[in-house]
Amino acid sequence: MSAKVAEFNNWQAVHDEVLRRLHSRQWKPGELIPNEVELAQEFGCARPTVNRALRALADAGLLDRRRKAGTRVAMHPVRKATLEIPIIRLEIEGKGQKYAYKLLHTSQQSPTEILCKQFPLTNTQPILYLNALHYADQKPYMYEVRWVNLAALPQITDVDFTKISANEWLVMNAPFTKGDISFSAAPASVNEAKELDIPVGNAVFIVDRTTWYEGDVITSVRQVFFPDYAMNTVI
Amino acid sequence: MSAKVAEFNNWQAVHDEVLRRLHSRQWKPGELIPNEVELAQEFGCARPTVNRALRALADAGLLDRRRKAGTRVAMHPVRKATLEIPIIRLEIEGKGQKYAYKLLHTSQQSPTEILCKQFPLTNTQPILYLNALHYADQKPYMYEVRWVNLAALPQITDVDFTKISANEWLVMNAPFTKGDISFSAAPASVNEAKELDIPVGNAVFIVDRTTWYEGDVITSVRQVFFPDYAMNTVI
DNA sequence: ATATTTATTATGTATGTACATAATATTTCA
DNA sequence: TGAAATATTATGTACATACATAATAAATAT
Repeated sequence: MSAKVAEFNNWQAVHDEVLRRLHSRQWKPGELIPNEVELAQEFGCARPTVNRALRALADAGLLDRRRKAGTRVAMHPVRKATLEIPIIRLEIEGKGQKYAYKLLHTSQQSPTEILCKQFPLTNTQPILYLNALHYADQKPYMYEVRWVNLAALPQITDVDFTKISANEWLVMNAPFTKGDISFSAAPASVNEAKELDIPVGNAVFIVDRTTWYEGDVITSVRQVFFPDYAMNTVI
Repeated sequence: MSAKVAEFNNWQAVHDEVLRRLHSRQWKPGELIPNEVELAQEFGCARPTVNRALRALADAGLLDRRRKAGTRVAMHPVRKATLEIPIIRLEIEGKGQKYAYKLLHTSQQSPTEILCKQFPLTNTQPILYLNALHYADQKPYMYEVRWVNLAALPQITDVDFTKISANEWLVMNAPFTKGDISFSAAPASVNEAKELDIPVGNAVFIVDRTTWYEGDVITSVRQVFFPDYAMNTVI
């Protein structure tokens, strides 16, 4: 068995060698690379082994693959970052800080005309509104304004949200199939400033997130963070 | 062939059924699920087919798997979002706006003591500083302050950054193995406000990003966006 | 009773063969 | 010449069998 055959006799080794060729520009963006049969012969392994390596690179956004059309180097490689919907209590405690939570407001009301236009809601079905504050070491950390679609989660009316945040309950109990997220900056409104105990107009980091289960909207939340917050991730 | 056997005779069908059981809480967070042999018997397919389905769910963050230990439902499912380092020109043109770019400043200097402490740089090797403005429809869109490690990318000194942005050149020419990203909000500083033509102290969205190739730092950039910017993604 | 060694278990992966199928190329027909 | 039909190609996936190996359980030795 030659050194070369031994060298690439597993999908990770094939994966790494292809990646090296991508990074060194041996294969350039947009370029068609050798097909699986050719690569299997070159690497001395089976075609499904090459398939497994190339699929992983395609999943990572570095290759584009289509049946018959072949495998091309991606023009603009995209990368996936891990983004989780954090349980805010664990995020705060993970920073070594003491967590506290206050439910500010809750009510059931018909959704507004605007919401009915934006989401698959009907104004005959009430939705649950919840506003809350999360504290870290007795300082405001994040203020959230949320509504929940009761048609999608009728059992949520049984939950005591003075004891657990909607954020935590939903992460633990409400699976979702899709989440739309938007990150932005804004000056704190009069109300946001009051709740976070900061001057009106201070720059705040905002996360708007809507989660869906199949075609049903589950919940939509606007989270306004205290001014020193930064969200970190890795790609 | 029974309906059941036909029903789950491919990895996607197995994947979807397992996902249904996770979402319906038939299998609860932390719980051990049946092993691959058992599931293969139940679904009437081969063990590698079940393996493929469960691996995909583990990659998605919904299951935790270890040899011998088995497969458990993840306690806190994380989800991956696609985050790309955008070519700003394409992002602006994608919004139907006209792109323009101005290189404000470039120089080669030794890195500061602070940078040498934070990154694997030496103060005998100069780094390339580049500040630039990106415009959309003749309005400032994003102001960026960047440095590039010349030890990692010596060929960059040949590039004319009055004609192409560092952002675009680096995405096209500098592969990376890791990127650290931070999103935050801040009041625009005097300099940032001047370059973006906004009042000092206005809330701006900030992206800080450092990319690495193996152990070498490649570039670090702070991007300050015009106040109406929002970054959207899907999980 | 505890530490060490050995056995077992469950996941990880490779293979060759085979079939499926999306996409492209070529051929045929009008 | 262009449309439709057919052929071809390259990726997608299933399988049975086999082997690899990390992790846990059980057995053995002290």
